Order: sequence, then structure tokens, then C-alpha cells
Amino acid sequence: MENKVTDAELAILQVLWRNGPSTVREVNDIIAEERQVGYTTTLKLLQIMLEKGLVTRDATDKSHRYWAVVQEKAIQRTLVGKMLDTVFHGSSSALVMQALGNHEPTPEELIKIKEFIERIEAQQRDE
Amino acid sequence: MENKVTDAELAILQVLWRNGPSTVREVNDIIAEERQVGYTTTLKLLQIMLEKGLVTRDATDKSHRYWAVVQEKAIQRTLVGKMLDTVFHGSSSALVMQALGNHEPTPEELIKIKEFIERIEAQQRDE
DNA sequence: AGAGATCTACGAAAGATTTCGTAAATATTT
DNA sequence: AAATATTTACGAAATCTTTCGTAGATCTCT
Repeated sequence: MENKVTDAELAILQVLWRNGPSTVREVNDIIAEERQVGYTTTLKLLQIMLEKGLVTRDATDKSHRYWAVVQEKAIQRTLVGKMLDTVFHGSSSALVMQALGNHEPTPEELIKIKEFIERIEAQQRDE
Repeated sequence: MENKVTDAELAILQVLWRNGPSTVREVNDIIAEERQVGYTTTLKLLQIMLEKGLVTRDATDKSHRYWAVVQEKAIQRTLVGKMLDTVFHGSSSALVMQALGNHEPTPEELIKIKEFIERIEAQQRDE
């Protein structure tokens, strides 16, 4: 992953991940709910993201429709990895505990996490 | 937390967290191992961080000694919180699984995490 | 004390990111 | 078909971050 994704780009990607293929206006309407952003700003960002290959578009109609090329999981992986390296010294357990302490999951989610851990443990035993 | 901590500032904070109160030269020597950075760049950044209140210093001696005011845990909390909001839709379990998948912890760490989860579960039962 | 080394302060350049204004093209309405 | 709306393209301004050069102060060594 050579290209860094900036904050403004990430905000746009989130809209595209959530809503699927969208026009500039649709994206901008949603971004503008949060903070004041002009239409051409969003347009310009999407054009930059197109160049970087973060998104693609269908330019058949007058208002082009954009969608994310980079997948949310890939960005999650990159960002978690960077965070592990920079502020957690590579300790995933420290990150995990911070995350759990930060925003407590539901009982169901806790069970899922435990199952996930047990799968890792089983795998480690086989090695 | 009003002030955003930039990447260059974070790199300096990491040195201060690891090594404790340090002079500009000491900080710069360590940063410069990784990437080429001039002495006055590090100096300027520390002065900016001083203004922002991220660090403080003892200016008794000629070479001032700086240390972090903001604690590593606080930054971890902030960054994990931001990440939860932006790319994980508030789902700490998704973040946890990404972290565990990303960089597998040692068996000992896994046990610590399980204990941590069990403490949360016990607490949830009491509510 | 004088020369040389090291340090701080700080403005300003350089670089990166975000924002917007304007022009031209395309669509819509009357 | 003319007037009005909306859209794209794109340069450039505005803003934020990082980097450095220079001046002057302080220390060290001879």
C-alpha cells in the first residue's frame, strides 16, 4: 500500500462503502451533514482519488457515479497495522485491551471474540 | 482532546515515552536513525509541541530537557477511539479481530486477553 | 580573552492536503 | 430555442505540516 489515504479521502470512502456507488452530489450531501464542505471540494477529491486508483466511476451519464475500489477491510488492515507499529510497539494484546476498555462490546460480541481466540490457540497447538 | 497530534509529533512523543526526559539532540539522534532529519527541525517541533502543551521542559541548563506531558495511554485511547468511529463503525470486536489476525499474540498474551474478557463478562453479569 | 562548538529562537521556505472559484459542457424547464 | 440548473474539469488559493537557514546567545577549550 504505497498511497497514504488522507482523512478527507477516508471520509469519502466511508460514504461509498456504506451507500455503494454514488454521485458527487450524493456523497457531498452526506459529508455536508457533518461539516461544511463545498460541492466542488468533494468533486475534486473524488477526481484525485480516481487518479490514485482509490475509486472508479461510470461516466456514462452526466453525473458520474463513483464507487470504492479499495475495500474497507484492506484499509482496516493497513490502519491497524500502522497503529500497532507506532503506538502499541507491536503488542496486539495491548491494542485489544484498549479497544475493549474503550468501547465495551455486547455479551454476544465477547463470545465471538473468545471463539476467535480459541481458534488461534488451537492453531498454535498444531504448529 | 482538541489538538490533533501529527505524525512527526507522535514520533517525538514515542522517543520521550521510551527514554524519558531528553534533550533535543538526544531526540534527534534517535529520530535520525530512521529518516534523515535536521537538528533544527526537531528543535522547532519540540517548541511547537511545548506551545500546544504536549511536552514541557526544564530550561535551566543550556540544552533544555523535554519530556512528554501527554501520556502514551491517553494517545492510545484517543487513536483507538478515532479508529473505532471512523473505520470500524464503533464495533470494538471487529477491531479486536483485525488486530489479532494482523499480528498474532503469544499464547501468554492470549491468556491475558481471555482473562480480561472474563472480567468484563463478570462485570456485565453484576449489572 | 578569543576561537570554535553547540544551543535556542524564529521566520520563512517547502511540501502536503483541502478548499474554492470560474469556465465550459450537458441537461432541464419554460 | 432560450433561459436556467447542474455538472465536470482544473488551476490556484488557503491551510496545515514539516523542514531548514540564519542570527544571536551560551558554553568549552586553549
